Amino acid sequence: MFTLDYQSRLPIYEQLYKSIIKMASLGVMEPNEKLPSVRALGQQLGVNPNTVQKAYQMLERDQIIYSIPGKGSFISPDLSSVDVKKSEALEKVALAVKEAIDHGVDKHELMQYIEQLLSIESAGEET
Amino acid sequence: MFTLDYQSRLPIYEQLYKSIIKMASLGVMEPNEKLPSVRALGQQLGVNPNTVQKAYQMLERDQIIYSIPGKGSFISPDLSSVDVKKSEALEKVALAVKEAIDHGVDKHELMQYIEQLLSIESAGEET
DNA sequence: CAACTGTATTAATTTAAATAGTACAGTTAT
DNA sequence: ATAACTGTACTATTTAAATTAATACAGTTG
Repeated sequence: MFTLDYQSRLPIYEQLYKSIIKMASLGVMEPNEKLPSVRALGQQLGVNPNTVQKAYQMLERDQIIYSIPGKGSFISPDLSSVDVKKSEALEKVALAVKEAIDHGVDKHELMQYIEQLLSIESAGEET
Repeated sequence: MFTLDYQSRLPIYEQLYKSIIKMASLGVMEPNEKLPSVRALGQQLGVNPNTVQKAYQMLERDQIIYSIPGKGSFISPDLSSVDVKKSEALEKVALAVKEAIDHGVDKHELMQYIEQLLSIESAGEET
């Protein structure tokens, strides 16, 4: 069900994260379907359960899955947010923001800049 | 002339990089003015000359200074690139934000995402 | 050639990221 | 109630990357 590349420089939890996003977006896994437990998947893949948990927490942060302590983790009922492109877009934003900070842009200055960007967008224009 | 915070989590060469950019942009140092040699500044600051060199190389990459082997390092005659770097970084942020919106990311969701990235707090903080 | 200058390469150190070990708390069924 | 599940939190260990340093090289100047 899940395959990993242990030689990859990409962290295990990143591989899992992407893999599950793809499965969810392709419909291989359906809404509310139960995912393997962190322990079961960890054992199956030969990694620590916490490594699986890290992926699961990222997925929950992105509302791709939801987890209930004691019950399990499940594919989110609303997968509109489960879009690979969307995730990648957010990733790009994160990178660009980091780069801006590295180049000495003030945090609050940057926030105001982005707020302005977004309000201009909402003013209503399309590509 | 140069002051460092050795307790800071910010690397020495980053502090130097920013410090010299500020001096150049504020006009404290003028175009074509000679900078201290990597050895002289290294000794003055109590760090390895290569740490100074790293800052100098970043500054040269950004066309803020220019270095001539055997002669020295000098403030660039055209300092317009000082702000250009920052602008380019912001430009990247703008592009990434636009792309995210185009992919259906909610504006408020995006703002919160970025706020979290920047881990902005109510009160200002210093490193 | 002596005393400068920047540069390149490598090694040592320090710091952060990634993963693992262990213990805790909620759920479910018996 | 308890046994066997579940996710979670916290800490430690391991691994990788970033930072700094040591050393050697090559060009410039007087």
